[in-house]
Amino acid sequence: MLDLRSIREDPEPARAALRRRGAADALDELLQLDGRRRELLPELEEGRARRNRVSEEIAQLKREGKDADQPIAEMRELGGALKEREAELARVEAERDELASTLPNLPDPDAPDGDTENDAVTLREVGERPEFDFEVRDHLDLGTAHGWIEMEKASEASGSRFAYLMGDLVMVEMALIRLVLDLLRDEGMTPVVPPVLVRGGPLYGTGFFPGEREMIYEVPRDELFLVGTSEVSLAALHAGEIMSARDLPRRYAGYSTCFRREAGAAGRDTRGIFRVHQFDKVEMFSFVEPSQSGAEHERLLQIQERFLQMLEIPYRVVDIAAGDLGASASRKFDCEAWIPSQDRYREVTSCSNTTDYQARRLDCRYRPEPEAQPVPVHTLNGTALAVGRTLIALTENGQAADGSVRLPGPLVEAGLPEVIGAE
RNA sequence: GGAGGGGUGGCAGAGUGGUUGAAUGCGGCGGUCUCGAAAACCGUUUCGGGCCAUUUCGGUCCGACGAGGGUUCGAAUCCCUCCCCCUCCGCCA
Repeated sequence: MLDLRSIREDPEPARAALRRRGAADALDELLQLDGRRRELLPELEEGRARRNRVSEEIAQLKREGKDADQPIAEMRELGGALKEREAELARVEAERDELASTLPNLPDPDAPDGDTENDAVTLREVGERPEFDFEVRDHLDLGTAHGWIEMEKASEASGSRFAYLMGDLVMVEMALIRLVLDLLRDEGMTPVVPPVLVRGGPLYGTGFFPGEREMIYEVPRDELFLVGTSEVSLAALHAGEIMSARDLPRRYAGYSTCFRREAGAAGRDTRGIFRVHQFDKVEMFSFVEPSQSGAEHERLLQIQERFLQMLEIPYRVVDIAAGDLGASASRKFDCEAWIPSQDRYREVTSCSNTTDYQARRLDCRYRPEPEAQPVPVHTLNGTALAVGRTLIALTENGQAADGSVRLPGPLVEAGLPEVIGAE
């Protein structure tokens, strides 16, 4: 949700920003509806004020035991007229809110121009890509050979894009989660296992509804939805609250399974566990004061990079183009891991500054000073560990000619063998 | 799943159709008193929206007593639907 009041006063900056995302037309329509509402509202309020006055007169007359038939008759008429006006106002407001809910956040001026993935700007490449003097095998090859990944039975049981993760890879997953939660707790984040079934409210609040409803699994009988990321339930943790300045920043690390329908991705990444309907993830989420969100964004990105470096995964950082941002992000950085079998970098983490966009929709505010008016906070989210894709990066980058996989030091220190999948 | 009770301001807790946006208490903030503090006393203390004013303080009106509808001249108060919480029973990782 955008700040309609400031846009009303000076629409040009917002219009220019939305133009970069191709959403400027909707803004003008929105301003028109807003204008219509502001015409209707004073008339209605005047009527209500009169109703309140006459109502009091009637009460007075009744108390004095006098006859009140005349003002009551007047009120009967007024009541009908008010009801019509109220209905009209409600229609306009519903239309306005519906349209407003579809507008994306304003992109940060520093976000690169462009509309697609290909317009992202590479900020840096980090780590050494491995050299292999043998035929590289992909994660599914390796995983099937060692009994780590079982997809055929999974598709019989659940359909395409599901997998059984088994054996050593499960132990690696557990160690990764423990490792990353330790790291995040040291960074002042509260570990959370959140609900994965939520109502529509949090999905609306985080900007997944109405725009990305196709991506979400529904449980219609109970009017619940399976979250695609714990960002949704973490954001809801402070929905509807007014916090004080000393409550901020609030930082969380949510560990949960994530569910995505992957509608519209038919035919893409169909091999292995790169793009599946269900995966586990640790997600960072911060509530901060508006002036701090830029710094917090850097901070989350830095944590992501540190973890990838710990795991010795070669990666690059890209700055996502304005037209390719999700609805709620004003700026987004992705970390892409080197995937040897594909001979390219692929997304393993993502980190967004959603500024006040989600906070408005969630009604999450704070008081800058003890007695000050509440204002929306800023929220940010970032992947700390996407288990599936990290396992892909680890197995493929760590592979040897015999199909065994060398694990990075921190996992070994966490109790895993140096090499898995050896004869 | 069955039976019952309840949702009012930061908290506690009055209020069952007409100056009740809301008594009272606690907490918070400001002040008086004090060398200082405590106590006492005085004052103040919800959120949203519109209009007016604007350098600043502000003024005024409307809405909100879980949410949405209804009855009524008038609803925190009556009716309906939904949501949430609590107690007991059943089931259960």
